[in-house]
Amino acid sequence: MSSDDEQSAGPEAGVPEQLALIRETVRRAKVPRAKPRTWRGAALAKELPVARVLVNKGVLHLDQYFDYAVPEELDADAQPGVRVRVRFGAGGRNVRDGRREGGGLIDGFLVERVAESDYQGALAALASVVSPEPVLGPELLALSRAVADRYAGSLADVLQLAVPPRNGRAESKPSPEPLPPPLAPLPGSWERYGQGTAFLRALAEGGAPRAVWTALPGPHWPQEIALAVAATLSSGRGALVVVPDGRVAGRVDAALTQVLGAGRHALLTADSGPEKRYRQWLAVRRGSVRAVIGTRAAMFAPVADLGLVAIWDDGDSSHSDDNAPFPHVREVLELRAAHGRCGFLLGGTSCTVEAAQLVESGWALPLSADRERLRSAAPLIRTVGDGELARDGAAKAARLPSLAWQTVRDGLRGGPVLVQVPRRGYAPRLACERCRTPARCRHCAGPLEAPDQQDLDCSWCGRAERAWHCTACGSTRLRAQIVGARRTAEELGRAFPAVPVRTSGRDHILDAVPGEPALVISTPGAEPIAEGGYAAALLLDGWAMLGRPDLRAGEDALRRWTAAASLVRGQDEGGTVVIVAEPTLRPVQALVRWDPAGYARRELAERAELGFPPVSRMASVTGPVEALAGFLATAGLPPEAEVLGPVPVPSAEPGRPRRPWDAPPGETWERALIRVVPGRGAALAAALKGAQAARMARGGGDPVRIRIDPPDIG
DNA sequence: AGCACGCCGACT
DNA sequence: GTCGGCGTGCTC
Repeated sequence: MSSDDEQSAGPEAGVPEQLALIRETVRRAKVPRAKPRTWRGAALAKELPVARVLVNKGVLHLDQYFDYAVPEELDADAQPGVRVRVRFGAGGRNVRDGRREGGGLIDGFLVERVAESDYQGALAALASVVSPEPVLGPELLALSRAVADRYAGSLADVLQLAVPPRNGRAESKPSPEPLPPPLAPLPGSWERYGQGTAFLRALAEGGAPRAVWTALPGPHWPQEIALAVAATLSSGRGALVVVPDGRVAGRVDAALTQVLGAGRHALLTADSGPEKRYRQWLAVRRGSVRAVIGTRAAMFAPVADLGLVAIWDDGDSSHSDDNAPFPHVREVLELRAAHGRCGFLLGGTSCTVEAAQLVESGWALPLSADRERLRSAAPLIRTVGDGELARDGAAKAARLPSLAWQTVRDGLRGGPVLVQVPRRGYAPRLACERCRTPARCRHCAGPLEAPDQQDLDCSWCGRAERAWHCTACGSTRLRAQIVGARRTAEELGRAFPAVPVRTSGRDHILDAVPGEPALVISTPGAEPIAEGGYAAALLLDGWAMLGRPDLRAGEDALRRWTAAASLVRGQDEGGTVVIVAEPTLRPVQALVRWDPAGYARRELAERAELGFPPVSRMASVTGPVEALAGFLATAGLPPEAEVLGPVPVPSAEPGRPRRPWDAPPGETWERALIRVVPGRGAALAAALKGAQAARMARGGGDPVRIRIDPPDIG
């Protein structure tokens, strides 16, 4: 067949080192590189006949490009950024008879067209161009690369998250004509914040302000986000807003439509379906639309000339992607803001430790209202210790302390009353009913659980406990499990028979309720908006929210409480919130003072003292015992890296949903935590990535799982 | 990851 | 002599 095949300078099996040496020498000597030859000697593109392709083969050894020859007939379509199909695989090396095409067809992205290839062998030709749509532009590629580096993951993995799957029908439709930039908006309710007007003006003037925004309670924040977007658009730049879920996205979408009119922004959420979603994404990529509101995956939206990235409620766990390499929206948007002149807005009714750190380090400025403004916008918060029981018969039936009971009764005279109840199964630990000491296994001190609400089992060692008694006070009674929203609804409904009861929870989430008196029972995060605001709210079972064995338990509880309390009228209008939780606890006090930023600052100081994230950067490495040991021994970690453990990790617990970092059932895995000081995170990620790559290339043993910023250390 | 190439021992 | 074990290394 082709003489090219016989003259192939391809790798000779058996002398790889020599070959590598030769290649090195050749390169250094600047010997003119071989012009591309294909296996069949097909006609090639006249200009830039080499395509650098990122092969989409998941966890391949290394992130590297492979060169392919561009056949003449694909020349026009094979532009940088398009999806291509190529032959890839060892079979392709069987060149002797020239008959084997070898390798299977796999997908890839054409990254770049160049004149010559570094590769010494004969190039295979691109098999086809999937579509001429250039979906992977240079900016998105650079961002994906940065994210892969930040999370010690592969570029291919990140691209899977960043570029939506192709849909032919969506691609064939033209995107609408872009509208001209709008005029700069008036500051509106941003005037309520000290630096609010200045922030908006900076965006409108093409600046790149960075702010951590503690939003006032009440219904104005979607509009405030929309105004920030409008200000950015008015400067001729694009804007991107990421929120935790579709419901919130819908609210901001509505506000954007109100502020910008139709056609200037795209809504990018999972629940719009693949075709519509891809159409929206294409409209953004093609520059038809310059503003994006969306959920997690929208963090990669290819908005051109970004002037603002914004995240709402960064403490919500859905901002953390659950696919490798598990990037977090806040971190990705930070990376985006760091490139070019791009503003950054992180907002919420509460404050995460990470957000506090952005302020503490001076990277972002705080954007908040003064105490006076806050006092009138926020409801009055009252606490009642959860041991305090009602005297009133009806209150007792509903298991409510009397203050809570009165608040509900009074509130119902003036409007709807919200009752926040943790989800059933949310309480991770059983505790003594009298003294709240956690119930632990007498053999291994693991937490006890009551899977069928009858018998007690240890969730670590599985042993049954038949005769539990509290080791602290001797009581034999355990705290009842969290009562689900449904049962709470039934009981409250009986206690207030004249009032309608609505529930909102996981399977059935209400978006809004009217302003008439009603009891609205909701799990955290599912609270409907009330027209005119709730007259009162009751936050139940605070002990359960705080009892989780998690570094974030306090921060998370406070976040859920402020979110619910923000839906209640300000105390000017008589809005009241009663929280049933120990008033001496710090998160409870932070709620009473409405000072989430102060709480986060204090947490941050404590984390700094203890060397916990985010003040240090942590990575977890998980895998079978020998694999993990081997990995750690050869990883070449930065000298100051501190390895904690390894300790055994429980395999996936039956019944609980399996998380990506759980060991497969029946296998014994271990986990090591690796900690470095701030500023060495990139070096740590690079070392881990390098070690993993070396491991894969050697094909040695089981792979280990690497996770930067593991969410479950506790 | 696949998959071929290659260098060793037991079979028609 | 040849078939096939899996150990090594490459895939443009």
